[in-house]
Amino acid sequence: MDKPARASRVTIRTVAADAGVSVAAVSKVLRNAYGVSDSLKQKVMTSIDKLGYRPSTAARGMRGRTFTIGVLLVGMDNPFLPPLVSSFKQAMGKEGYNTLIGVGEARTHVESALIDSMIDMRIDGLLLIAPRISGATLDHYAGQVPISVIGHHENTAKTFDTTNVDDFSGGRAATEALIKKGYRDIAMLCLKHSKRRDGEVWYERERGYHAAMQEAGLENFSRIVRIAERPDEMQPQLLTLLEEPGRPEAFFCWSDIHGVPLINAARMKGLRIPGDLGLISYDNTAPAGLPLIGLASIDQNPTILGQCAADQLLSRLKGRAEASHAVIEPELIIRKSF
Amino acid sequence: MDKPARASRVTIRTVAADAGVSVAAVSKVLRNAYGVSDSLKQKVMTSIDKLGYRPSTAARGMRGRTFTIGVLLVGMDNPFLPPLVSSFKQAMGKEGYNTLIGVGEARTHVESALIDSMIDMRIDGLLLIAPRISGATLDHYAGQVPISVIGHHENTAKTFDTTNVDDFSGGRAATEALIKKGYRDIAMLCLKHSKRRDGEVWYERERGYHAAMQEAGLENFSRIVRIAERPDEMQPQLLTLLEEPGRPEAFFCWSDIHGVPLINAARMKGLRIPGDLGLISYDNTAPAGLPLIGLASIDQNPTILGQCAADQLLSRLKGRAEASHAVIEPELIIRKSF
DNA sequence: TTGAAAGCGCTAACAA
DNA sequence: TTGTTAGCGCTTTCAA
Repeated sequence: MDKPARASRVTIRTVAADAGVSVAAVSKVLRNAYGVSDSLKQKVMTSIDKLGYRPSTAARGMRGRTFTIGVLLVGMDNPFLPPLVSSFKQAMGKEGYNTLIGVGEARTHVESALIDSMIDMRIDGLLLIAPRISGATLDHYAGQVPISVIGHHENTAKTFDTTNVDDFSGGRAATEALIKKGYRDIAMLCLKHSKRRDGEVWYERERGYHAAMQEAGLENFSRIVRIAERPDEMQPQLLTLLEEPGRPEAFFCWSDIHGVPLINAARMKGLRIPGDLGLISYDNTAPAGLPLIGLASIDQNPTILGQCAADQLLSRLKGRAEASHAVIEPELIIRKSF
Repeated sequence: MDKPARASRVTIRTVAADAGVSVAAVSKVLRNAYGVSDSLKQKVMTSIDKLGYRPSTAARGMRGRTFTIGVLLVGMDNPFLPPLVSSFKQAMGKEGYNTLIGVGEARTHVESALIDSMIDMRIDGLLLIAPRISGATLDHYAGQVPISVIGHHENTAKTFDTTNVDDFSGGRAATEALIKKGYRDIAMLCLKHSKRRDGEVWYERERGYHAAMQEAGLENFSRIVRIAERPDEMQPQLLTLLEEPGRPEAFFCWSDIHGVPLINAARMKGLRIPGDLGLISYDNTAPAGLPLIGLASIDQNPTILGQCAADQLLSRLKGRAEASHAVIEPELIIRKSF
């Protein structure tokens, strides 16, 4: 008169009882473990279906895998992210992993708290996209869970994997394309940064820009203009920039985040693009591709990025120990903005 | 020689030992439970800080709260979502709740699987944004976890809460604004739907459109054009639409998802907007606000939506049992597209 | 006010 | 091949 009292939740025990086997047997079937007869498997499967049983991730997390992967985003605003996350999700889903997303608000301590919290719920792996936290901190987390990082060049890391676009090459290609068109006074538009440089994607792009300028003997024209990222701060800065007397003939923008508002502001001021101003940007997000915008941009191939990161995580989960660092070639999508 | 062997993980036991108290005492301090002396609390807090202890969410999930809330999105692509999720996150964060996001890929069974999986990890509450699953299914889930739904009008639901923009009013306001400008032959652009209608936001907007047309004696002009949502299918359909002989003088678009590509396509065809064509859309996302686009659009006030939903969930978690259905007024953002 | 102890639902030795 | 059982780290009665 005590056992059948709480018929409420279907647990592994309910299934075992229904199938007339032990809980261990059910657990084994669940995990596809070695050494289960087909008949046992059949019985258990039937009961599972009949009872609508689903293992508790929380309980699983206490002993084994949760079959859940966490993804940490800087923010949700960047239209570059959706296709990346989508391809990652799909690849992980094929192998039976769920994907849960946390948003770091571009603040270091929010990011860390989120990673902690994901580890606390015993996720099996972690994908970090453009994290703000440093390599040393990443090492710390990598000791607790397999990690793959996108958007932070750290190809000497030993404890975690990275997938990146060759941003040096991307920055150079964009700049070279502008030079080839005849522009000489080419500036780069980049974000205002607080401290770190090494490994940042924008820093690699800066290096690529400088390299191209130097190779063309244009180092005297080299300059980087730094613009805020918050829309309300960015707008007036862009306008000031366009009104300056010594305005450059062309801009290479580190991201569509700045590139799209810039081409907008410039056209609204009556500048012909190309003609009065040449523009190439980075990320090739949807707005850049809108016909009315028509902004040439470096494509990072987000689908491949997501796929690669998923492969890295999956092979880590299968036991790989040595680090893997994948690099993908970017591609300039030509549009009539330069 | 067995106890101190695994010094690896800091658990509640480690803390208890360090503070010289029982595990129960630590647990009580953790949960701010009733009946703990200040001195005990102090000791425990000191040890927690010293050891850098964090409770395991997985273990917590087996008995009590996980202090984690799940958010289910249809997809990540809609730029309408980021501000909404951000304000929700912030409101929940203030009360000590973590927010984890799942993406449903706009497919019913993916959505259900995701909800199941979130429930399996014992999240404390669930925010569903524009879910594809039906009210009956929602009732089922609402029995297991507090649920708040945004973007699905279901104001008679008893088991879960809803927060919505008054989409009928929004659809009517947009249509009325077009009528007031002198347009008479006004069509509505909506998405292709598979089956369900009731409760869908677009259906409410359709009703608002029809109401405004009828009130103005224009019901003979009323018609709804249905366009696919996938970019590659959408584009040719929009072009065909604009080339039709009997093309309407103006469109009310159910969403910027269609509105932004439409104003692009129209301008690229050489149509003056306004002049040859009037356009009002819905969601007021970033692209609509770009000067080069300049698309008038109904603002849903995503920040307030997120805040409201958070309040609902929080009060549910504090014990509220009867359903709450919040409605927010939309606002037409006027731009020179009509 | 504090602590001992019984689980929560699962996994993984180990035994049968 | 199958089952028994000892935990995983926490919460929560119930006693002290």
